[in-house]
Parts: sequence; structure tokens; C-alpha cells
Amino acid sequence: MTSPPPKLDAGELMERFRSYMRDHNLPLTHQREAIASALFYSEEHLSVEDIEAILRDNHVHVGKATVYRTMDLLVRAGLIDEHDFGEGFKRFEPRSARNHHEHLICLACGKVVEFTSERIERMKALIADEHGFRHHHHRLDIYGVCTECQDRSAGTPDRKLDRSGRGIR
Amino acid sequence: MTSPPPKLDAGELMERFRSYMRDHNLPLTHQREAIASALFYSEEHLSVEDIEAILRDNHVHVGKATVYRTMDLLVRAGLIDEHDFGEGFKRFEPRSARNHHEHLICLACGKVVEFTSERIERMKALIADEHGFRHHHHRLDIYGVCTECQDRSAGTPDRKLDRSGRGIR
DNA sequence: CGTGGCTTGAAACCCGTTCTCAACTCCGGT
DNA sequence: ACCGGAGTTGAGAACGGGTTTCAAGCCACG
Repeated sequence: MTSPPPKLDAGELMERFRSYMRDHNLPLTHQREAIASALFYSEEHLSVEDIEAILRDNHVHVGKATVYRTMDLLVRAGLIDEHDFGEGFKRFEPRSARNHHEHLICLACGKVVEFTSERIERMKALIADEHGFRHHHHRLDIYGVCTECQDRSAGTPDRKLDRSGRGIR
Repeated sequence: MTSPPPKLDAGELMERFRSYMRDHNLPLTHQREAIASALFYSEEHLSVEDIEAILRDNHVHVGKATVYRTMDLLVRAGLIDEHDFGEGFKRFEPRSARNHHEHLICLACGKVVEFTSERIERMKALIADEHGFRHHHHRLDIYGVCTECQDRSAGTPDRKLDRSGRGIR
């Protein structure tokens, strides 16, 4: 880690967020701006708890009801995506200009690697078609153990995988 | 519905269940047998509530704590699979002799269609490999609208999709 | 700057799931 | 058959993420 993180197109997302609010006659409150920027300027898959922590660190107090309500708003606005990695709660990530992507999730350390596959995109449509479904969206999550964790556990062989995948980031 | 449902290999699963209990020195209680058979003889993706209902209909009373504990047991025994379709609760299905399969989920009526794809099986391994992951398991769920529901809503166009997918069966 | 409608926050609530603990059951040994 | 003790059960309490409630507050348009 030598250079500051690239930050995707957070600024553009903020702009789109403000436009959306304006276009829908929704008040642009401080809370909403704080939550949106916390999300847009992060490259992680954030849980609501993570967001509350970021806001707390920035000395901004926002009630959790507001955080949840704003998540809802941002999802509807198409600015963030909601993910469920089976941890018992949701995670959110900014929807960048990038295409839809899938997730590779490390069961040991929780690292999430994103990838895309043109072939999968084509296949999902094909399969939906085959069964008469009008395709809406899909989710492909591959769970496994990343290189680092394989190496690390070489000494302590056969470390039991966390069944629930807790600790995912 | 003219013929009785095919019932997969429920009998065999029951046998495997009993062996597992024996081999692990775990008492084979009436409750556990009732829960296991409720699951094994069903072809649906059952929620805990569904299971409680089946048991109730059969005039077998089992506390919900026991149902949850037995689900855990059966998952660990590798006899059932756990699924999360994003409804806010888990569903379970017997792990038959069949291969791993994916799900097509109707957002309107909740119908779940299973399918397999050799190509996807190959691809998931390839992709995990590419990223240095040791593949453990994966999940591919495609959400859309089935033929029947497309037809049904032809009169009431653009009916909003249920965001949460509630009502999945 | 006033006013009306939308938003906010604290706390109550909801609901799926897990925990607690006293009573009970299974089952191998006798 | 019976005993004993480990393991299981069930009712209810507890837990935790998420949603609702409602009085108070803020935003933005005029």
C-alpha cells in the first residue's frame, strides 16, 4: 500500500446522487450526504454497522433508522447494490461505471474478489430463456480459500472452514 | 396430480441419517426422525415454519428450538442443503443423489426451478483457479419472472416486482 | 422568513434464530 | 428389565438485524 486508493468515481456518484434528489423533489439533508459519501468513497462491501462506524469516526451522528432508510433510497436510485453473503445481514457497495460483476469470497479471511465473465452473462440469459423466465437479475458467489490463507494454514493443516462465512469484508 | 409424487430417494436418505446418528453416537429421538422425514419426503424448499406446519399436521409436536438444532445437525451430516433466497429466513432441501444444481426464482410467484449446467460447473472451477482460490462451493441464483406470471400480468402491465422476493416457495 | 411536507432519531417493535436450564429420553451396561 | 448419565428436549427468554412510530426538526419553495 503505497498510493492512496483510487476511489473509483465517487465524485461522479455524489453528483448523480444530488441530481436524483433534485429530480425527485427529495430534500438533500446532511445525513443523506454523509451516508452517501461514506459509501461512495469506500471500496469495501459495507454493512450498516460499518457505515455507522465511519460516520462515528467522522463525528457525524446519524440514527440507524436513517441509515437503513437511506440505503433503501440509494438502492432505488440505482446508485448502490445490495448483497447478501449469508452472514445474516446485508452489505452494500457503490455501483460504479463498471459492469455487473460476481464475487469470489474467501471463507478464511473474508476477502471479496470481484470478477466478471462475459460467458456467464451470456449463459444466464440463455438459461433463463430456456425455462421461459424473463431474466431480472442474478447472483453468482463462489466461496473458497484465497492463496494467502492457503499458505498461512499450510502449517495448521485442515483448519475447519467457517461454515457461516463470518468475517467477510 | 394423478400419481403420487416420486419422492426422490427419501428412504435412502433416512437410512443414511440413521447410520450417521449411530456412527456418531447420537441418540435417535422421535423428534429427529420426524423432522428428517418431513424434509426428506418433501420436494420443496422448506422453511422452518413449513416444517413446523407439516409436523403439526401430522400431530407431532416439536419445539422450534429442536427444529433449528436438527437442521444444523442435518446440514453438518451433509444430508440437507441450506439456502438463502433473500427472504429473511433460511430454506432447506434434502441433498439427493442428484448433482449440485442452481436456482431460477420467480419474483412474482416465488416458484423455484432447479437446473444444472455442466458448463457452469467447469467455469466456476476455472474462475476460482484463475484467482488462486481453492474452490469450496458456490451459489448461482437467477431471479426473473416465469412464463405463467408473465402471461398473468399481461393485463396489468408493469406490475412492480416484489423487491424482497417474499412468497418464495 | 414562513409554512408545509418530508426527514430525523429514539425507542418500541417485529421476527427469525439462538440460548438457558430444568425435565426428560435414549441406550449401553448390569 | 432396570439404572445411570450423557445428550436432548421444550418453553420461554434473549438476541440481533431490520422496520415502524411519532413528536420534533429541517429543507426548500414561495
